[in-house]
Amino acid sequence: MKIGELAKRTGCKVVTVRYYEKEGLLAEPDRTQSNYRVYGKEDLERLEFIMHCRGHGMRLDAIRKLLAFRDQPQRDCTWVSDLVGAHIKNVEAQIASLEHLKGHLEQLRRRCAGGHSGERCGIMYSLDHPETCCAGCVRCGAQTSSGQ
Amino acid sequence: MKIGELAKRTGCKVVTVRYYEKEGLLAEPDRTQSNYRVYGKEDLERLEFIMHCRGHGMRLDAIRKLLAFRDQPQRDCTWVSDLVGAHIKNVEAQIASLEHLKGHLEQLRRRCAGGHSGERCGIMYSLDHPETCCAGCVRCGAQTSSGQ
DNA sequence: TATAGTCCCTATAGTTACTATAGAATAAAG
DNA sequence: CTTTATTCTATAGTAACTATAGGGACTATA
Repeated sequence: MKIGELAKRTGCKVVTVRYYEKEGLLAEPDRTQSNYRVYGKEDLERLEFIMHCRGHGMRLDAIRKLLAFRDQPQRDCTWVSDLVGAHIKNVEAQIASLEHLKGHLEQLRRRCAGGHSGERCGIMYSLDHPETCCAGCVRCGAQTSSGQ
Repeated sequence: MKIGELAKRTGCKVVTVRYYEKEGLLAEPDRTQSNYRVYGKEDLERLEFIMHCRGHGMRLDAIRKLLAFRDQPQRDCTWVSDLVGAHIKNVEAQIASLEHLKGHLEQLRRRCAGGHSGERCGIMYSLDHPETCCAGCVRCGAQTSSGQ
C-alpha cells in the first residue's frame, strides 16, 4: 500500500508518517519506480503500535525504546512496567496541577462577569494584584505555574 | 534596577525577561552607559502581571491582549471574562483527557508487573493489540490522543 | 489527447515558550 | 589587581508536528 492508505488505516497523517520515518521510528520502506513509498503489513502494525502508544500520551523517545524492545523481546520487561508507572505519576501530577489552576481560574472569573470598563474589572484588578489571589494560596507559594 | 534584580523580584529568569521584550510584552527599557537594561516600578508591575497570567496557564498571545487592555482600560471588559471562561473550558478538557488517559494507563500497568521476557509481557501485548485495550472504549473511538 | 483533480515527492521554515551555548564586555568583591 | 558574577548579543536547540513552496505521477473525464 502507499502512504495515503497507510495513513488512513492508522489514523495518522501522511506528513506524520514521513516524520516518523525521518525520526527512525519507521524503517525506510521500499519505493515504486516513481519513487512512491510502499508499505506492508509489518509497517502497518508497527505504525499502529506507535499510534497506540501516542494515544497513551507517550513521548517519541519512550516509544523508540519500546519499539527497540519489541524488536528484541527476549530481554526482561520490568523496565516496561516501570516506564508505564512513571508515566502514570507524570499524568497524575499534570492533573493535580490543572485542578489547582482551575480553582484559581474559577475564583478569578467570579470577580467579574463583564459589562464595564477595564478600571472596574475585578479580573483585571486581580491579575494586577497577585496578593489578592495567589499569594494566599499555599500551593502557589511553592509553585504557581502549570499546564499548557 | 538591572535585569537580574527584576528577574529575582518577579521569579522570572533573566533570559525570559529578554525574551518577553523581544516578543513585545515588555517595552524596551532605558540603558546605562554600558548598555545594561534599567527597569523601574512600572516594568516590575508589568512583569508581575505577566507572571501572574502565566501562572494561570495563559498563553502569551492572550497575555498580549490583556496587556493592551491594561494600557487602554476604558473599553468594555466583557471579553476578559469570556477569555477566562474559554480558558477554564480548555483546562477542563485537558483534565478530562488526562483522567481518561490515566484510566487506560492503569489498566495497562495491571497487565504486567515486570519480571519476564518481552514475549510474555502483558503490556507489550496490549500495546501491540489496541483492540484488547482502546478499541473497547467509547471515548477512544472518537479520540484517543491527549496529554503531554 | 488534453486537462483537471488527486496523490505523491523533497526541502525548508514555522509553531510555543522558552533553554542552552558561545564569545565578549562590564561590574562587584576580595 | 585578580577573580567571580552579571550583563550583552546572536544563534541554535527543544517536542512533535504543521505549513508552505515547487514539482512529478496517476486517474477520470471531455
